[in-house]
Amino acid sequence: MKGLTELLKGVLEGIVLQKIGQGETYGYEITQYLQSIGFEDIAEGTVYTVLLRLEKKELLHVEKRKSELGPPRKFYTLNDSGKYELDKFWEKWFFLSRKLNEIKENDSK
Amino acid sequence: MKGLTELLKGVLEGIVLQKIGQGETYGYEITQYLQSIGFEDIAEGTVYTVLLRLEKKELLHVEKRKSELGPPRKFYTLNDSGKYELDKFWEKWFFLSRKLNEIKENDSK
DNA sequence: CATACTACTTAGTATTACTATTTAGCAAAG
DNA sequence: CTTTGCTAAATAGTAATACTAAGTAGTATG
Repeated sequence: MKGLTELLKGVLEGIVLQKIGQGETYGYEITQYLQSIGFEDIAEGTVYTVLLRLEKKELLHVEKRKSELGPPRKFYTLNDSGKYELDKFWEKWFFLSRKLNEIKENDSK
Repeated sequence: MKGLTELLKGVLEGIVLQKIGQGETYGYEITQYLQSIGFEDIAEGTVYTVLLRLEKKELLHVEKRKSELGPPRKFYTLNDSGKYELDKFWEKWFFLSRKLNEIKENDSK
């Protein structure tokens, strides 16, 4: 899907939070995951900037450990602030989602 | 609803296009409409910048006419490019919406 | 004449995703 | 031993977009 860039703003951060919330993971794996579920146009670099931003906001617990293959990985889990932000994200998303559906429905009347 | 700013990026433009697509309207009315359906935090200035952007992209037909009350209004309708963009917007929105639902569902498994 | 409501504009800022490049560890092929 | 390829992370610079805040103006009401 092309041209999602602007729509992704704000959303991508939520997706990454959600993925981390499902269990310890790291940047490269998150990138692969996004590709696999259909976000083919999201580049690696983009994911890492999101992760660094989330780190800066102190929403993540970080642990750098050696990998069995390749260079060391930074493993992430959500801390309490991260879990809170994730909840907030879904609240906002569902609010917006509901509104947009209403607006669209209004069409056929 | 607070803190929607980042989620609104890309979406607001679509909402405005949709509103114009439902019939000739103008900035102030669009602002009132957004307030009325629950987007209380979207300021007037924001709507006007969206409208000017859409004008610049040549997605709108514009007509400045006198108002019965107050200063003249700029009345907008969608031109063909505008209708096309609106369709594209909904495509992108529903793609994203479906993905997000899938991601969220995955939770309960 | 002052106030309120209508209506639009614009300058400056913050946030965020993208592109492109860089650095680096490890393994297998040649 | 060198090259290639995959894994893994970081970063500088750019573009798009919503926000804040302030301003300009027309009309009506008291």
